[in-house]
Amino acid sequence: MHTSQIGRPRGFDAEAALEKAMMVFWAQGYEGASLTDLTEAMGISRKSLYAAYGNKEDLFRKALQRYAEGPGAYVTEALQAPTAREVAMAFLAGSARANTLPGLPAGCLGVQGALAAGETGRVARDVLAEWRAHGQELLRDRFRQAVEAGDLPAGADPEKIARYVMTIANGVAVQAAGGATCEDLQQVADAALQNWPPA
Amino acid sequence: MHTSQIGRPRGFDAEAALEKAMMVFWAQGYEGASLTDLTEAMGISRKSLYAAYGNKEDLFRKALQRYAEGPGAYVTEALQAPTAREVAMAFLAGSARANTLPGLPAGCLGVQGALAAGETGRVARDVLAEWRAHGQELLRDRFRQAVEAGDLPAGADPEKIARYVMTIANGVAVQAAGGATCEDLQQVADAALQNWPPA
DNA sequence: CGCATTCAACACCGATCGGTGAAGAAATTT
DNA sequence: AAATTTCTTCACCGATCGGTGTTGAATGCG
Repeated sequence: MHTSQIGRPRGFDAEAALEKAMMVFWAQGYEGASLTDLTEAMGISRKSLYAAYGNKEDLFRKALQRYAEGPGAYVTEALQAPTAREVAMAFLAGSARANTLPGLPAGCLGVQGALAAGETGRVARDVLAEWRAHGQELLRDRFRQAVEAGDLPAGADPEKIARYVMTIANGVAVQAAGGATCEDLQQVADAALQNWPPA
Repeated sequence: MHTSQIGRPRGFDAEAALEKAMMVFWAQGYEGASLTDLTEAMGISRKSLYAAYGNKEDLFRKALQRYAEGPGAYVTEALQAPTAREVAMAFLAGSARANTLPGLPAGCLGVQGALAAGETGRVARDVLAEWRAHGQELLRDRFRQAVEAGDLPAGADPEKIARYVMTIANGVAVQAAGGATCEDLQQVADAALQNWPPA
């Protein structure tokens, strides 16, 4: 990668095109998104796509990264809340909101992008599973820290609490894909955190 | 359809073959399961498949029905528990178990079969969404009945409670697809039902 | 200018997709 | 046994899959 550009610069906004690709993967899943679907949505040719992003798997990885920094940014934001309970509340509220954003696909790219897949989608499926596991580890580490700070009872199990909260978020994603509203899902989030920490 | 058979009878067990097809759809999703994958697992030819089950969509519908009567039978069983709380407990315990059955694909066919899909998988996706919605309606009706029987408080919202319980089950399915164990998920179920009914 | 690089567009690649047509064997009827 | 029907096997269909090679114009650099 050179700092000084040589040759004709690309004639499209790489970030904007990636955003379009993200939405196609989000709505149709990795295997359900064909190169034709992608290039038409991104407004570029196949050649430009491969030159700018690599192959389909690479594009999917970059789209997921973009998702994490965009609609999925509520995760890192929630982790910075002052107390463990506020972390959980912000995480689930953000989940309810991000999974039902108007004008964007319903649900979560990290869940419906490739939960089950054939041979061609196996890499994408594993990438997403690892991504979800990573998010759960971030929650667990945050709850560990809360135990040490006395914010959670000494006997609390951070891994178990993280799994509990993440399971709700996963369920919220499936519900959103089925048409549940943000209010519906916020009610679920409230109910799930009614007793805290979960036994 | 005639009662008396005419001509050569089929040379394979249609129920056993359907079970195999169910497992392929379960593990690979609708779009990820090719006809070659299906026929190889079922041990029959393409021609036999089309003669016996129709097309791929029809086969998927029959596989889902088979799933509901087999690994998914815990749903109807749970609905028969004597109290609303026992219904919810049996439903989530069954979910934890059915999503982690040894020797079978992890997760739930109704969730990972086609959460997001391209054009070719749109029908399958809608079939599954309707299937999940139907299960949620069964829960809602059971909880309505519990309110009338005084088993749930008069102010309880059956629809909200059903959505809460189903959201946990959906999350359990995603967690199972990511490798969570039955014990992990049973802990989540216990925590989710710690306060009942959910506020 | 001239070199280098990327642009857009399009045909094309082998492979695979879901789905069928043809042909002969096999089993049940009368 | 003859007739009928469905079986199985295999090749094949057009379409689409992800990915590439080519071409000629456009735009940056030195």
